[in-house]
Amino acid sequence: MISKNLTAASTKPIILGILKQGNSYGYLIIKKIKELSGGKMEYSDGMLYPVLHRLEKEKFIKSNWTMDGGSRPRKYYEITELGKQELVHEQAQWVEVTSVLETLWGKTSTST
Amino acid sequence: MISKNLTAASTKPIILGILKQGNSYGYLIIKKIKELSGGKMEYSDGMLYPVLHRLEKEKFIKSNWTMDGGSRPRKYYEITELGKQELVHEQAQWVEVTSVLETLWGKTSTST
DNA sequence: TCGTAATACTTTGATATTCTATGTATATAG
DNA sequence: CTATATACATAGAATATCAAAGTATTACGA
Repeated sequence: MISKNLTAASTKPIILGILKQGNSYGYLIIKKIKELSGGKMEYSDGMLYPVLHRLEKEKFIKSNWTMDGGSRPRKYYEITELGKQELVHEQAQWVEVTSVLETLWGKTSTST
Repeated sequence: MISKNLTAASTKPIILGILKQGNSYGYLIIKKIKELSGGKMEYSDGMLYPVLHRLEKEKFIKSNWTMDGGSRPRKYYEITELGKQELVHEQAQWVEVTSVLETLWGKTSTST
Protein backbone atom coordinates (compact mmCIF):
# COMPACT_ATOMS: atom_id res chain seq x y z
CA MET A 1 0.00 0.00 0.00
CA ILE A 2 1.07 3.51 -0.78
CA SER A 3 1.65 5.74 2.24
CA LYS A 4 -0.84 8.36 3.26
CA ASN A 5 1.45 11.26 2.44
CA LEU A 6 2.27 9.99 -0.99
CA THR A 7 -1.37 9.27 -1.68
CA ALA A 8 -2.28 12.80 -0.62
CA ALA A 9 0.44 14.30 -2.79
CA SER A 10 -0.59 12.38 -5.88
CA THR A 11 -4.36 12.65 -5.64
CA LYS A 12 -4.68 15.92 -7.51
CA PRO A 13 -2.38 15.12 -10.45
CA ILE A 14 -3.91 11.67 -10.79
CA ILE A 15 -7.49 12.93 -10.89
CA LEU A 16 -6.65 15.75 -13.26
CA GLY A 17 -4.66 13.35 -15.39
CA ILE A 18 -7.52 10.91 -15.63
CA LEU A 19 -9.96 13.65 -16.53
CA LYS A 20 -7.62 15.00 -19.16
CA GLN A 21 -7.92 11.64 -20.87
CA GLY A 22 -11.68 11.99 -20.90
CA ASN A 23 -14.65 12.87 -18.76
CA SER A 24 -15.46 10.53 -15.92
CA TYR A 25 -17.40 10.27 -12.68
CA GLY A 26 -16.51 9.53 -9.09
CA TYR A 27 -17.23 5.87 -8.89
CA LEU A 28 -15.37 5.17 -12.11
CA ILE A 29 -12.38 7.31 -11.15
CA ILE A 30 -11.93 5.23 -8.02
CA LYS A 31 -11.86 2.08 -10.12
CA LYS A 32 -9.52 3.56 -12.67
CA ILE A 33 -6.99 4.55 -10.03
CA LYS A 34 -7.10 1.09 -8.55
CA GLU A 35 -6.61 -0.42 -11.96
CA LEU A 36 -3.82 1.96 -13.01
CA SER A 37 -1.86 1.25 -9.84
CA GLY A 38 -2.36 -2.48 -9.97
CA GLY A 39 -4.35 -2.32 -6.76
CA LYS A 40 -1.67 -0.43 -4.83
CA MET A 41 -3.72 2.72 -4.55
CA GLU A 42 -7.27 2.43 -3.41
CA TYR A 43 -9.56 5.32 -2.57
CA SER A 44 -12.74 4.95 -0.61
CA ASP A 45 -15.68 6.96 -1.89
CA GLY A 46 -15.59 9.05 1.28
CA MET A 47 -12.04 9.98 0.41
CA LEU A 48 -12.52 10.79 -3.23
CA TYR A 49 -15.76 12.71 -3.41
CA PRO A 50 -14.69 15.53 -1.12
CA VAL A 51 -11.57 15.96 -3.22
CA LEU A 52 -13.69 16.23 -6.36
CA HIS A 53 -15.83 18.84 -4.65
CA ARG A 54 -12.76 20.79 -3.65
CA LEU A 55 -11.28 20.64 -7.14
CA GLU A 56 -14.54 21.85 -8.57
CA LYS A 57 -14.70 24.70 -6.09
CA GLU A 58 -11.21 25.65 -7.17
CA LYS A 59 -12.37 25.61 -10.81
CA PHE A 60 -9.96 22.91 -11.90
CA ILE A 61 -12.83 20.66 -12.93
CA LYS A 62 -16.51 21.14 -13.61
CA SER A 63 -19.42 18.76 -13.36
CA ASN A 64 -22.77 18.04 -14.88
CA TRP A 65 -25.36 15.46 -14.05
CA THR A 66 -26.25 13.10 -16.81
CA MET A 67 -29.03 10.58 -17.06
CA ASP A 68 -28.15 8.27 -19.85
CA GLY A 69 -31.40 6.46 -20.53
CA GLY A 70 -31.92 3.69 -18.05
CA SER A 71 -28.88 4.16 -15.85
CA ARG A 72 -29.13 6.15 -12.69
CA PRO A 73 -27.89 9.76 -12.60
CA ARG A 74 -24.16 10.26 -12.72
CA LYS A 75 -22.16 13.35 -12.08
CA TYR A 76 -19.65 13.58 -14.87
CA TYR A 77 -16.54 15.65 -14.32
CA GLU A 78 -14.59 17.48 -16.97
CA ILE A 79 -11.21 19.17 -16.66
CA THR A 80 -11.19 22.94 -17.23
CA GLU A 81 -8.53 25.04 -18.90
CA LEU A 82 -7.43 26.15 -15.44
CA GLY A 83 -7.26 22.52 -14.47
CA LYS A 84 -5.02 21.73 -17.42
CA GLN A 85 -2.71 24.53 -16.39
CA GLU A 86 -2.72 23.23 -12.84
CA LEU A 87 -1.83 19.77 -14.08
CA VAL A 88 1.20 21.14 -15.90
CA HIS A 89 2.17 22.93 -12.70
CA GLU A 90 1.74 19.77 -10.64
CA GLN A 91 3.74 17.83 -13.15
CA ALA A 92 6.61 20.31 -12.93
CA GLN A 93 6.66 20.10 -9.16
CA TRP A 94 6.63 16.34 -9.22
CA VAL A 95 9.58 16.31 -11.59
CA GLU A 96 11.38 18.83 -9.39
CA VAL A 97 11.07 16.74 -6.25
CA THR A 98 11.79 13.50 -8.05
CA SER A 99 14.96 15.06 -9.34
CA VAL A 100 16.09 15.92 -5.80
CA LEU A 101 15.35 12.37 -4.73
CA GLU A 102 17.16 10.90 -7.68
CA THR A 103 20.21 12.95 -6.88
CA LEU A 104 20.23 11.42 -3.42
CA TRP A 105 19.49 7.93 -4.63
CA GLY A 106 22.15 8.20 -7.26
CA LYS A 107 24.75 9.20 -4.73
CA THR A 108 23.70 6.59 -2.21
CA SER A 109 23.96 3.73 -4.66
CA THR A 110 27.54 4.37 -5.78
CA SER A 111 28.84 1.86 -3.27
CA THR A 112 27.33 -0.95 -5.36
CA MET B 1 7.58 26.68 -4.22
CA ILE B 2 6.74 23.03 -3.78
CA SER B 3 3.22 22.30 -2.51
CA LYS B 4 2.58 21.29 1.06
CA ASN B 5 1.48 17.79 0.16
CA LEU B 6 4.47 17.10 -1.99
CA THR B 7 6.78 18.50 0.65
CA ALA B 8 5.18 16.26 3.26
CA ALA B 9 5.47 13.22 1.03
CA SER B 10 9.12 13.79 0.26
CA THR B 11 10.40 14.80 3.70
CA LYS B 12 11.15 11.30 4.92
CA PRO B 13 12.96 9.99 1.85
CA ILE B 14 14.92 13.21 1.55
CA ILE B 15 16.12 13.19 5.15
CA LEU B 16 16.93 9.50 5.06
CA GLY B 17 18.68 9.98 1.73
CA ILE B 18 20.80 12.81 3.05
CA LEU B 19 21.76 10.82 6.13
CA LYS B 20 22.64 7.82 4.03
CA GLN B 21 25.25 9.99 2.36
CA GLY B 22 26.75 10.81 5.72
CA ASN B 23 25.87 11.93 9.23
CA SER B 24 24.50 15.39 9.64
CA TYR B 25 22.57 17.62 12.02
CA GLY B 26 19.34 19.57 11.85
CA TYR B 27 20.55 22.97 10.92
CA LEU B 28 22.78 21.59 8.18
CA ILE B 29 20.07 19.30 6.80
CA ILE B 30 17.81 22.30 6.31
CA LYS B 31 20.52 24.03 4.30
CA LYS B 32 21.31 20.94 2.30
CA ILE B 33 17.69 20.49 1.23
CA LYS B 34 17.51 24.12 0.18
CA GLU B 35 20.70 23.73 -1.80
CA LEU B 36 19.72 20.41 -3.40
CA SER B 37 16.42 21.82 -4.58
CA GLY B 38 17.85 25.06 -5.85
CA GLY B 39 15.89 26.96 -3.24
CA LYS B 40 12.56 25.43 -4.19
CA MET B 41 12.20 23.47 -0.97
CA GLU B 42 12.80 25.30 2.26
CA TYR B 43 12.14 23.90 5.71
CA SER B 44 11.87 26.05 8.78
CA ASP B 45 13.54 24.68 11.89
CA GLY B 46 10.14 24.27 13.53
CA MET B 47 9.18 22.01 10.67
CA LEU B 48 12.28 19.88 10.47
CA TYR B 49 13.22 19.16 14.07
CA PRO B 50 9.94 17.48 15.01
CA VAL B 51 10.33 15.24 11.98
CA LEU B 52 13.82 14.26 13.11
CA HIS B 53 12.44 13.46 16.54
CA ARG B 54 9.73 11.33 15.02
CA LEU B 55 12.14 9.48 12.78
CA GLU B 56 14.37 8.81 15.77
CA LYS B 57 11.43 7.55 17.80
CA GLU B 58 10.63 5.21 14.94
CA LYS B 59 14.25 3.99 14.98
CA PHE B 60 15.01 5.06 11.42
CA ILE B 61 17.76 7.37 12.64
CA LYS B 62 19.73 7.79 15.84
CA SER B 63 21.43 10.78 17.35
CA ASN B 64 24.35 11.72 19.50
CA TRP B 65 25.49 15.04 20.79
CA THR B 66 28.96 16.08 19.78
CA MET B 67 31.09 18.92 21.00
CA ASP B 68 33.84 19.37 18.49
CA GLY B 69 36.30 21.61 20.31
CA GLY B 70 35.24 25.23 20.11
CA SER B 71 31.95 24.88 18.29
CA ARG B 72 28.72 24.66 20.21
CA PRO B 73 27.05 21.29 20.79
CA ARG B 74 25.45 19.69 17.81
CA LYS B 75 23.11 16.74 17.63
CA TYR B 76 24.39 14.55 14.84
CA TYR B 77 22.02 12.10 13.24
CA GLU B 78 22.92 8.79 11.68
CA ILE B 79 20.73 6.48 9.61
CA THR B 80 20.07 3.05 11.13
CA GLU B 81 19.76 -0.27 9.33
CA LEU B 82 16.01 -0.02 9.77
CA GLY B 83 16.20 3.45 8.27
CA LYS B 84 18.02 2.13 5.23
CA GLN B 85 15.33 -0.47 4.73
CA GLU B 86 12.69 2.18 5.10
CA LEU B 87 14.44 4.29 2.49
CA VAL B 88 14.32 1.42 0.02
CA HIS B 89 10.65 1.03 0.79
CA GLU B 90 9.99 4.75 0.30
CA GLN B 91 11.91 4.66 -2.94
CA ALA B 92 9.80 1.79 -4.24
CA GLN B 93 6.60 3.62 -3.40
CA TRP B 94 7.79 6.78 -5.07
CA VAL B 95 8.62 4.88 -8.22
CA GLU B 96 5.25 3.18 -8.08
CA VAL B 97 3.30 6.41 -7.93
CA THR B 98 5.52 8.13 -10.46
CA SER B 99 4.84 5.29 -12.83
CA VAL B 100 1.08 5.79 -12.50
CA LEU B 101 1.54 9.49 -13.16
CA GLU B 102 3.77 8.86 -16.14
CA THR B 103 1.20 6.56 -17.64
CA LEU B 104 -1.31 9.38 -17.44
CA TRP B 105 1.09 12.01 -18.67
CA GLY B 106 2.14 9.84 -21.53
CA LYS B 107 -1.42 9.31 -22.62
CA THR B 108 -2.38 12.95 -22.21
CA SER B 109 0.46 14.23 -24.35
CA THR B 110 -0.26 12.15 -27.41
CA SER B 111 -2.22 14.99 -28.97
CA THR B 112 1.00 16.98 -29.32
C1' DT C 1 33.08 44.79 25.24
C1' DC C 2 28.72 45.44 23.55
C1' DG C 3 25.10 44.54 20.42
C1' DT C 4 23.54 42.03 16.53
C1' DA C 5 23.19 38.26 13.52
C1' DA C 6 23.90 33.59 12.67
C1' DT C 7 23.98 29.18 14.50
C1' DA C 8 21.53 25.33 16.90
C1' DC C 9 17.95 22.94 19.13
C1' DT C 10 13.16 22.54 21.37
C1' DT C 11 8.15 22.63 22.24
C1' DT C 12 3.42 24.29 22.36
C1' DG C 13 -1.06 24.57 20.62
C1' DA C 14 -4.13 26.89 17.31
C1' DT C 15 -5.39 25.58 12.78
C1' DA C 16 -6.27 22.77 9.06
C1' DT C 17 -6.82 18.33 7.03
C1' DT C 18 -8.31 13.85 6.58
C1' DC C 19 -11.08 9.95 6.32
C1' DT C 20 -14.15 6.88 8.79
C1' DA C 21 -18.61 6.12 9.47
C1' DT C 22 -23.05 6.79 8.14
C1' DG C 23 -26.77 8.13 5.22
C1' DT C 24 -29.60 8.17 0.88
C1' DA C 25 -31.14 5.99 -3.27
C1' DT C 26 -31.43 3.23 -7.69
C1' DA C 27 -30.33 -0.87 -10.68
C1' DT C 28 -29.71 -5.52 -11.20
C1' DA C 29 -29.16 -10.32 -10.47
C1' DG C 30 -30.97 -14.32 -8.45
C1' DC D 1 -38.32 -9.58 -2.84
C1' DT D 2 -33.80 -9.42 -1.21
C1' DA D 3 -28.91 -8.80 -1.53
C1' DT D 4 -25.37 -6.62 -3.78
C1' DA D 5 -23.27 -3.29 -6.70
C1' DT D 6 -23.55 1.18 -8.21
C1' DA D 7 -23.53 6.21 -7.16
C1' DC D 8 -23.17 10.28 -4.54
C1' DA D 9 -22.91 13.06 -0.17
C1' DT D 10 -21.33 14.92 4.47
C1' DA D 11 -20.59 15.42 9.59
C1' DG D 12 -17.22 15.50 12.83
C1' DA D 13 -13.79 12.71 15.45
C1' DA D 14 -9.16 12.07 15.08
C1' DT D 15 -4.89 13.51 13.55
C1' DA D 16 -1.20 16.16 11.58
C1' DT D 17 1.08 20.32 10.82
C1' DC D 18 3.74 24.38 11.36
C1' DA D 19 4.23 29.11 12.85
C1' DA D 20 5.72 31.25 16.73
C1' DA D 21 8.14 31.79 20.76
C1' DG D 22 11.75 30.27 23.77
C1' DT D 23 16.69 29.12 25.16
C1' DA D 24 21.48 29.57 24.44
C1' DT D 25 26.03 29.88 22.23
C1' DT D 26 29.32 31.76 18.85
C1' DA D 27 31.10 35.18 15.65
C1' DC D 28 32.00 39.58 14.41
C1' DG D 29 32.04 44.33 13.58
C1' DA D 30 31.86 48.88 15.76
